[in-house]
Amino acid sequence: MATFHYNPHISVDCVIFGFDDEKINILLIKRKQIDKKVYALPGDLVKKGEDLDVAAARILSELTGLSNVYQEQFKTFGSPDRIQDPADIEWLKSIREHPEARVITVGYNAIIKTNDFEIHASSFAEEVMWHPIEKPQKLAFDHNDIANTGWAMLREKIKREPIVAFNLLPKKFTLRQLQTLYEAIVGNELDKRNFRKRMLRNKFIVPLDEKEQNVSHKPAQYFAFDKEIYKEDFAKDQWFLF
Amino acid sequence: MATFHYNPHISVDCVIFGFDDEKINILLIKRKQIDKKVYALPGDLVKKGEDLDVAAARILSELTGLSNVYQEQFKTFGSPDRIQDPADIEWLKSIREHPEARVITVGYNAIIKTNDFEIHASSFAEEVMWHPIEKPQKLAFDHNDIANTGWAMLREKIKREPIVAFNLLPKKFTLRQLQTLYEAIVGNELDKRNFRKRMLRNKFIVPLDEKEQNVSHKPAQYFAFDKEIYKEDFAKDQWFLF
DNA sequence: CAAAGATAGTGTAATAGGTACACTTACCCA
DNA sequence: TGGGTAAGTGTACCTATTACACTATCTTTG
Repeated sequence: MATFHYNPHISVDCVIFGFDDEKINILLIKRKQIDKKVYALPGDLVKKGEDLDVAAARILSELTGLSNVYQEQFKTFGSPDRIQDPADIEWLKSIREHPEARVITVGYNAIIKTNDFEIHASSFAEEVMWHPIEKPQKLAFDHNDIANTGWAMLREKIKREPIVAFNLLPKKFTLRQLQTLYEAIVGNELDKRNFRKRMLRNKFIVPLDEKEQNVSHKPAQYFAFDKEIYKEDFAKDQWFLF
Repeated sequence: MATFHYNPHISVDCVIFGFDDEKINILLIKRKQIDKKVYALPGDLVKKGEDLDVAAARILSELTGLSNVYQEQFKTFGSPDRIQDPADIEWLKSIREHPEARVITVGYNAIIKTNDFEIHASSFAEEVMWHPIEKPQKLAFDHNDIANTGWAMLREKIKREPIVAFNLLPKKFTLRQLQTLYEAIVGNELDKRNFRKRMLRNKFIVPLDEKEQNVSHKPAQYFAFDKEIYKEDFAKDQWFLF
């Protein structure tokens, strides 16, 4: 692989979370590395003259097939000893022109619905998978640190901007779905009545004239998220959710 | 200046705020550039193999004489067209070995008491000054964007971690001083009685057996900030302040 | 030494939000 | 038609937020 048009010092790592209507997963790749199973975040060098945001989109797409994912930068990792594991060093030698170069990496994160996207391993990714965040998994380099920081900062962001959460639900959703999502994000259970009370105070959650069908219990009402009302309400305000 | 041991692609910019017991200022340098007055944030290239945090401390010290300032990274700026102004390009040619290189810059911020530190211009800084944040000032490169982002993110941080604010006050302080500080941070006036009520709920603000002396009005009581109590209270909690 | 000037310090009533908690309703299925 | 299942609902208590005006204590000055 010709790498001369890459900047050997700057990389991007993508910390992508996926909600599967039940729990939160993180997108990992398994490297093409003989005799070893090494899991890592999708990440690679930035090209010379390439915008960081553009690089994040390109790299995610090249390794995992995901495109049109709105990623946001959350932190840059610049410790000079980020790379220490012999397996990581060996691997860099196999794919990089300057494997010894000191690399700082810019972390990007995003959260999507897993069902809305298909993932395909390509480039140096042998596999791509959604891995549940509650199951620990050792990752290459300092990727555990990057992933944990990315998750913490995404949670902070969702607190400030709940619209991020609504993008993870279907257009019509029940309050149970919304609550399940919030419980997955905060990591603990919430009281149903209080949750409904708080949510229904928000005028941008609008009830529809439609109920669940063919469920073997009292059918739930559907609601929709109204972006316009949300924008007005959130012009300046802040919302505390948990 | 020999620059071969610098990484030509990675720089750090320092967005340092100073509280002078009245208002918030930002630390700027004036470049040594003939016939032009160009103001900028203190910033420079990172050395090869140098940790980013270490670089931020070194660069701040080299240009402004400030040391022992705890800076935190807040965002990385990586647009490939960060440098467009002819005056900036001319200046880079005068000091850099690779003036044309594409540089991404990592923004660091901090807030200190101006009185606790002395500033001295050195290296390529001709002057260093504290500039009131409410007075607009055009800066080099994309430094206005960096400075504004740095201030917004510092305010967010102070909301979450008020300890940052207490570091800006003397060990003994009056509630008026504390309120003045908060008003400088939020940018508007606060109600005295409500402010006192909220603050005094916090057990880590402890009253001292001491009053102001020689003031031509009712003397104010002194308070102190108790770090230990603060740490216990803030182990997990969140505090909303404004 | 008394009055003026200056800032510190205080309380209440009304409203909104947070928390804890248990039963009834509506649908499907056997 | 009765059982299983999740949806949907209300209240009481407590804490926080807001708006708002007067008295207390010190110094200075005439």
